Amino acid sequence: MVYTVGEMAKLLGVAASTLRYYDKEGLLPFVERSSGGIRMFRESDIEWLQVIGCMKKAGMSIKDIRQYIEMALQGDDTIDLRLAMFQRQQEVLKQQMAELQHTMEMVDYKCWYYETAKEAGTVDAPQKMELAEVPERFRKIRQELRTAPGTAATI
Amino acid sequence: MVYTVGEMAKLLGVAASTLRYYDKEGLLPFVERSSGGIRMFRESDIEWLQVIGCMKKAGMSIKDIRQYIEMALQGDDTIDLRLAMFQRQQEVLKQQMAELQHTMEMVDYKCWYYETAKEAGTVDAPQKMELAEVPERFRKIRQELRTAPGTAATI
DNA sequence: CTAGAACTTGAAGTTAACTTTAAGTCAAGG
DNA sequence: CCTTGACTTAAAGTTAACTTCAAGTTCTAG
Repeated sequence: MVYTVGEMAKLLGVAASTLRYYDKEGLLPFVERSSGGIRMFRESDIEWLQVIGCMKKAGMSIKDIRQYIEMALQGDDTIDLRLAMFQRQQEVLKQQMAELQHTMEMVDYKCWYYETAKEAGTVDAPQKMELAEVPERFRKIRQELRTAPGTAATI
Repeated sequence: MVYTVGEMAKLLGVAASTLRYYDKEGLLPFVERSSGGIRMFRESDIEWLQVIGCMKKAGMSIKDIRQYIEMALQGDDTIDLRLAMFQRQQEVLKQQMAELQHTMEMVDYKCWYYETAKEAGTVDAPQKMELAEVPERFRKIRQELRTAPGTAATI
């Protein structure tokens, strides 16, 4: 089974223009063409496309992804480089995860803040509340919000 | 203690031009000016700026953040709206977290893939390995990678 | 009082990742 | 054979979030 660019785009849930753009940027050197020049995606190309999608989600640029594709096409000599690339990406994702956790804590705090404000009818309720009255799990983030990053919360 | 735009930028670890840009976009209506027109950030503005930073990390646009700031300045009448905004953001972050987890699994699989390839000296080792030989925790993601999204892994 | 560093503004430039447009080509059904 | 919808390319347009530039102003130290 082969697919045209429009069919593959539909299958993956992206725009056909996106796949053409990726091709132009050298991300799809493995896609073959018909005698008339039409792209013919093979079933096995889906894995490539999924990996590209994954790398994009991980925050990699088109340029970086192209490097990976080029390495992969070079064959087994580049296994070490590719391993290093994904290991590095693993670290990046860990970092992203930690940041996302932190952002979540901040938003959780803000939800508590406005729930408390809603009950009292004024933001003064949470805003002027003593730290000791604030639920324990929000104290750290509250202190942090009120000072510059890297500043000691208590002086 | 008050800060100029350059001082505050340094404190927060961003470019001064970024703070000026945010001001121009209506994100900093609370910042006062000296008689000569120079921005004077107060200690308490840090909390605003931290919240803006948090909302940006959560993936909100400048426009959306401005809406929040405008609501906050309107006072207690908008508490419900602001609560709803952060609750919605909570959902968005949960979604982001799930996606990030999934991306991580994919990268973990690729690390295993290239570690296995490295040991064997060829990507054929992991690529052609029977599913039963693949470590259990990678089987699902491997199947998924090899098929279009939303497609049943087994037919 | 003055030099110069840091501030001000509006406008233009940058970047990444697409998307759209225009002009033309391919391929499948009737 | 011909129509028609999907394909092709190159080039231009879009968007968000900044950044840089140019010309002028303010503040602070000597």
